[in-house]
Amino acid sequence: MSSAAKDISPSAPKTARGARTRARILKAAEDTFGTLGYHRAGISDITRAAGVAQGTLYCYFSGKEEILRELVRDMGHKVRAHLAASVIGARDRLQAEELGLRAFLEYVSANPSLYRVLQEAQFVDEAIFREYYEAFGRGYMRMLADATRKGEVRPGNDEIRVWALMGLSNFLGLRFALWDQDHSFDEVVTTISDLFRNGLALDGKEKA
Amino acid sequence: MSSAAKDISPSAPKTARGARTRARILKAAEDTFGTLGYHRAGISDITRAAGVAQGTLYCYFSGKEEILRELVRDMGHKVRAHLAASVIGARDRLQAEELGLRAFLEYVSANPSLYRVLQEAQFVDEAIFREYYEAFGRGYMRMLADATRKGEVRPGNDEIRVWALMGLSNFLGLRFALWDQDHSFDEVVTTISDLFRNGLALDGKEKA
DNA sequence: AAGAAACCTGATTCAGTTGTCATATTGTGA
DNA sequence: TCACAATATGACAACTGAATCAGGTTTCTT
Repeated sequence: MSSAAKDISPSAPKTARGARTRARILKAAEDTFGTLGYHRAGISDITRAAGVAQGTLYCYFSGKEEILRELVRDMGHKVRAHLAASVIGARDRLQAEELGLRAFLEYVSANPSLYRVLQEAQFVDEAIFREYYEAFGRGYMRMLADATRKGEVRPGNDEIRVWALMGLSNFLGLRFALWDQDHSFDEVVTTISDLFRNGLALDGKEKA
Repeated sequence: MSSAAKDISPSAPKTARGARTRARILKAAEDTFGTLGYHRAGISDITRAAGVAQGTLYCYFSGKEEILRELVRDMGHKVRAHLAASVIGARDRLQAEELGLRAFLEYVSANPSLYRVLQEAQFVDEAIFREYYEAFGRGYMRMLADATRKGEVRPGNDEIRVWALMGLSNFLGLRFALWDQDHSFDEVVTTISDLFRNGLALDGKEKA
């Protein structure tokens, strides 16, 4: 049920009309998955939302799973782009973390469906979920290493740190952007920034 | 499809035999969900693993979802107990964080199925998933507040911090206990401890 | 050992789903 | 305008898996 390179997209659209239809289906799937969840969402829910017939979906996708994969890839590109743009003016790594966290929260808030889809992908196709975070992590590690070299960040095990940071953002996004916005993003960013700058302990910077 | 108090367990077992069977089913469900995932796991897979007939499952549970809920509650109790026991000898909050993180990683490593089930519950019954983390978070916040009062921890927004800390543990558990144990728990704990004690910045403890 | 209560069985039902395919429509280049 | 390739349709065959229930088995009590 999950051999490696099994289902290449039945065929890429060859005209602008086809491309438009494919995109409509993808958007409808995003909304439907976001509302109903992947499993509760049926093919017919997606095609109805897209305003096409059932069969049309199979012109562009081999099935539900391939749509999910496509959406996860999409989320990857979009988040990366959004975060990359957001940290452009940062004077150092710590400020980049602040800008990045805020941008992430904003992205989640603006794209709740896509975020839910990503999380749910963990249980539908774990490989693509891991791929997302491993790719994200690689980029993040490079930035931390650079910042350490520049003396902006304490040396440390960056792989572990990166997973900690991704997890932290993940939960903050879930709680404060997706579930309830009972705290401003400012508040969240300030609190986390303080953690990064000073730690949790009242008396740090001595006994390790 | 999800009215509030819909399905009370059809009936609690009234003899030791019944209790045993119920427990067998629960354990089989944990294993089956852990291996196949909630959706791919069928009732027949669970009952086969438990060595009982299909119908037997319905003597003790109203269906698949109730089993999941039961398992999440289970995970809640077990994790709490394990963590509470692990931090008993801690001299301060920071050491408690170290002990707690290690205990959490050990728990995940020893109970991968239960951990997966908890994560997947997010998409099956979001309420029980939130409940788990909100309950966990409440206890955690109390401890942080105490530690702040004692002067062990910098004052700050503890709700936000707690969600950050839970997210951090969550991802570290996923990556370093569930997926690959390519780093020792010591290494993970040390790295995170350094973050808590000193932050990420090379020069903290001044400009906020 | 009889009777009752609890426990267990598993073939069957049934609501729902996916993916197919023969056919229809659209639009474009010659 | 005609041909034909791409695109779209939607009824339906084939399948899935949850839940049922009429009846059998075990255990306990007296």
